[in-house]
Amino acid sequence: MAKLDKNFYIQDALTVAPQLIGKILVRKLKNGEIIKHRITETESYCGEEDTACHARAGKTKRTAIMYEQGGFAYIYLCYGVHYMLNVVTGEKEHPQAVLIRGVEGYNGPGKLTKAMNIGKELNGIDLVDSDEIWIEDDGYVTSYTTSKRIGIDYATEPYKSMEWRFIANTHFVFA
DNA sequence: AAAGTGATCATG
DNA sequence: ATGATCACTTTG
Repeated sequence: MAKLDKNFYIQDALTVAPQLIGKILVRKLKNGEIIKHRITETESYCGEEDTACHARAGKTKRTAIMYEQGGFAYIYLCYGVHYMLNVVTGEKEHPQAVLIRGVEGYNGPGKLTKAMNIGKELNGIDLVDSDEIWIEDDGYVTSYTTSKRIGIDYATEPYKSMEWRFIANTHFVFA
C-alpha cells in the first residue's frame, strides 16, 4: 500500500486529477478510527489564468496555500455549509489544485467531507507527512470519463467549457 | 425551482 | 463595519 509522495503531487493538476481516480483517500480520526474511500471524481483548477480557479484574482490569505508546492490540503467552506477538499499540485508559485469531488459511497464534495470528518482544522496540512489524512495507491486502475466542470457559471470561455472533470467509470459501466 | 448558510474579500 | 459573493445540498 503506497502512500502517494511529493513527486506525485508536484505534477500539473491536469496530470494529477485523472491519476487520483481510483486512489484511496485515508482519514485517521483522533480516536484512532480509520476511514478509507476510493476516489471516484475529481476536477482540476489550474492557475490564475483559469477563470474558474480561486487563484484567478491573485494571491490572498485564503488562496495562499495553492501557491505552495504540491502535496498540501486546501479546505474551505462553500456556501456557508459545505467543506471542500482540494489537493494542491504543481510547483511552488503555480497555483493549481485538484478538487476531490466524490468518493465511493458518497457523491458530492460536501457529503464526503462530512462523512470523513474533514473540516477547516485540516486546511494547509501536508498530505505527505500527515498521519491524519493522506492518499494511497493500491494499484487499482479504472477508466474514466471527462466532462465540463460543475458550478462555475462565473467562469469565462474557454475555461468554462474545458473538460477538466474526471469521473471513474466504475458506477457507469453499461457493459 | 429556490432557499439556506457563513467565511472570505473588497469597499468605506 | 458592512455587503456581495459562492467549486452545494436539501426541500418542496
